[in-house]
Amino acid sequence: MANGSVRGRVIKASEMQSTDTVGLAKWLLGKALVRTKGGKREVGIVTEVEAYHTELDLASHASRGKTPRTRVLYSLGGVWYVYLIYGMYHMLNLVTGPEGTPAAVLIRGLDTITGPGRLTRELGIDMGFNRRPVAPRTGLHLEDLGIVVPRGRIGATPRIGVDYAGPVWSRKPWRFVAKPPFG
DNA sequence: ACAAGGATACCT
DNA sequence: GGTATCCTTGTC
Repeated sequence: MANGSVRGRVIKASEMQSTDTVGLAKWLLGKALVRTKGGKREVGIVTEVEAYHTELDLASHASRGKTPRTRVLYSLGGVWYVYLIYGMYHMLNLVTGPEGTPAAVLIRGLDTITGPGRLTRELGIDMGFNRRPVAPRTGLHLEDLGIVVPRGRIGATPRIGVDYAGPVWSRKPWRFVAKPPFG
């Protein structure tokens, strides 16, 4: 985990509203996830992400349409989508794209915390963050530290745990991993 | 290899 | 009401 005193430019919601969800997922690599609570600041560099794009994507929760749970995916990019999986682990997603386009990027790993369930547990992220804006005042936001991950250092693989989505969608190479070092 | 945990979506 | 399933992890 990067030192908490490291600071960068606060990333605005307007930077997360492209319809190019896969592009946004790659763009997120190298950005800083910043958790603030009680005056304390924890910073991690995003190293592993997955893109979930539109209702057509059978691996996306939005493939079943708009439900109480998935409603947030349809909102304007720049809010968090958090859900509970296996009764124990919270998954952290960045809602992206314009209003009405259900898309999100799952944050699966940071430079020092690998695993989507571990990172939320260690940073204290739970359902309370669901639908909250990505902004410093909410306690969880993104910053640009100026780290550029070159294309050659981004690995692409199928997404994890989505075999149920059928051959086409489960095999889309929409998981992206940044290879170290990260800045 | 598998149990843990609870919400969710989809049945009857 | 019931129940199969789940974008995972730690321990078996």
